[in-house]
Amino acid sequence: MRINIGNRLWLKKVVSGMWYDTKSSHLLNTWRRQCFWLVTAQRRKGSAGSRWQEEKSEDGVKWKQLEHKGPYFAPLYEPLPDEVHFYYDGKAMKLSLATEEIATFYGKMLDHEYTTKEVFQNNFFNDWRKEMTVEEKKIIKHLNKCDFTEIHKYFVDKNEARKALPKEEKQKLKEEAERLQEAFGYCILDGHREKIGNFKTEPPGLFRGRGDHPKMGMLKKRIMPEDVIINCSRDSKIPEPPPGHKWKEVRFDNTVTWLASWTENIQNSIKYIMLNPSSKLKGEKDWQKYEVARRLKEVVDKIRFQYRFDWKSREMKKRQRAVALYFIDKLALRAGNEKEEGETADTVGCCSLRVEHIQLHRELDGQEHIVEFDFLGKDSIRYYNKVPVEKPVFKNLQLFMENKDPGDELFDRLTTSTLNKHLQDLMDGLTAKVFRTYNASITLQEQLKVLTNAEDNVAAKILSYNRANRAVAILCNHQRATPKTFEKSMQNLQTKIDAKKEQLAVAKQELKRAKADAKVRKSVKSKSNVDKKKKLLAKLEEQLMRLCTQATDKEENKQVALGTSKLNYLDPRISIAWCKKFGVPVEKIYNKTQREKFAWAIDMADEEFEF
DNA sequence: CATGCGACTTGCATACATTGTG
DNA sequence: CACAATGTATGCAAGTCGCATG
Repeated sequence: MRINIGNRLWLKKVVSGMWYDTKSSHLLNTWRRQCFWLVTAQRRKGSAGSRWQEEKSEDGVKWKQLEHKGPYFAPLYEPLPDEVHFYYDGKAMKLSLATEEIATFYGKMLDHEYTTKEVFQNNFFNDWRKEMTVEEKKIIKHLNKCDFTEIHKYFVDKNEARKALPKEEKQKLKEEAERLQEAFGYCILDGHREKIGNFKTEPPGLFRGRGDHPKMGMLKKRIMPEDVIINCSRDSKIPEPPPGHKWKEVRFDNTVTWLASWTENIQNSIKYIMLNPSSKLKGEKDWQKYEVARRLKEVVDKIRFQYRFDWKSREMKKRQRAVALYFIDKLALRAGNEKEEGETADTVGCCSLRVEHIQLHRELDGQEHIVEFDFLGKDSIRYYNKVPVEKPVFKNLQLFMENKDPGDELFDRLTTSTLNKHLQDLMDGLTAKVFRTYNASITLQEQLKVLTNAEDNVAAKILSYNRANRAVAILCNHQRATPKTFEKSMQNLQTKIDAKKEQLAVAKQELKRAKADAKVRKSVKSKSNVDKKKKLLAKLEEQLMRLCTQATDKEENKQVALGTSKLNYLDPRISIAWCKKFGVPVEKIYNKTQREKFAWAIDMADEEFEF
């Protein structure tokens, strides 16, 4: 392993209080392995940003020691009480345990929109019948003759009862959860106790895909210890499977970071138990990600020049690649891998765009060369955007669309794999998603510069921060459903604003009167009264302003989700530096979990940090 | 080179906890 | 102090990307 840490970092091992020579790679390795989160790394004044990268680490080793308790398994099914019935064709029917369990999955979801969808119903019924006994199968032939309402009611009631539990009972449940967290929620990694991200297996239930998923409603089977692969160190205490059970396999693979895995039966994909983002392993990876993005900053101009050049290439392949890269760069589109048809919802990213997803307008609303995008991206979130593009891009798009059907691929000579190979040639470690990280982070930095007012109070600065954050979220198309309470809380705010305006009007009147009074009487008392009224007026005006900005903020944030960009795309050091520079407490920007996740950045960044 | 698999990151929804307010 | 509003944690689906395989 080679770490290029430059001469700008001091490392301080806090435990012992010793200072380490940063040039010693042995100590660096020790440092990296054992005390990452206890180390403060600071930059010397006047240098241009800290940086360290590693070459492919020696044979991909991720840890030396790993010990844990294995996953916590979802609780077993509890049969329904005798008085809760399932009816088929109007007649009460006692179901076998397995059949009943699956019936409860459906019953629980009855008031969800999902259950009205035909695909969901068919998939569910199909899978349900597979688990029925021969007798049940003979009777239960149509879903529309099944009556789950009693089952549904039972669970609704149960939920209510749980909510209405006395305080002590709730406390007990909480303590039980904490006990579980203590017992299963941590592992020992290279001598340090680290929090695990997800230590429970996923409970059985009905699969709910996003968007128009062809597999919605299918039965997600219960995970048994016999399905689970355990990964730990050879010399650690190997986790005990639950009594009477065996693990599928125990392996000792220190080139991967997961603690346990199993194969899920819907998509046949592997699920993992991994560490919490606060862990050293994840933190370092995160740091590395932003360092790659910062390296892109150094070469992005060259790359932009290059793809503009490639727009004129004789090779169609190259042209497609160059136009796609332009979109990825300019619009922060995702790469867009190929997907197996019929297995997942029909969504696309850049490379998998189809002709039907864009419309070309030579002129629109007084602008030239407009591309209108309309497609479903990740999680079936709609991407809709009208963008003016440079003329060669427009011409190329016309060319790519010639003689194609709406369902044909726009970039038929391009795959994510060839694109990424190309990017790798342009810069070590460069892939399509790095552009998203880079553009998100650089946008935040720029917007913060533009929007922050040093004279503002903390609240106003935070508003500016949120605005900058929002600019990024919009760039990355991070959307959310309008909160259910949105209209109402907006109304409440409006009521407050109206009331404030009323107060303000009254205060103005009073000031006027006081002034008039002071003019006539000229007494000290009446003068001080004027001052008092003036002060009140100013206070009210400020309060009104604050309410109005709050309302704007809320309105603008209606359908924008800030969380994803904050957690995954914005180099936290930008935010930390901003906080330090403008005297905003970090806690106002990052909550406890976020501060844990970004501990590395909090240690590292000073106000001079530049992305 | 197409395809599938494995590992890991990213993403939204919802459940739950805490805080603010009448 | 109850209840709504808001903030945080959890859940798990759905991406990206590298690599093995034929």
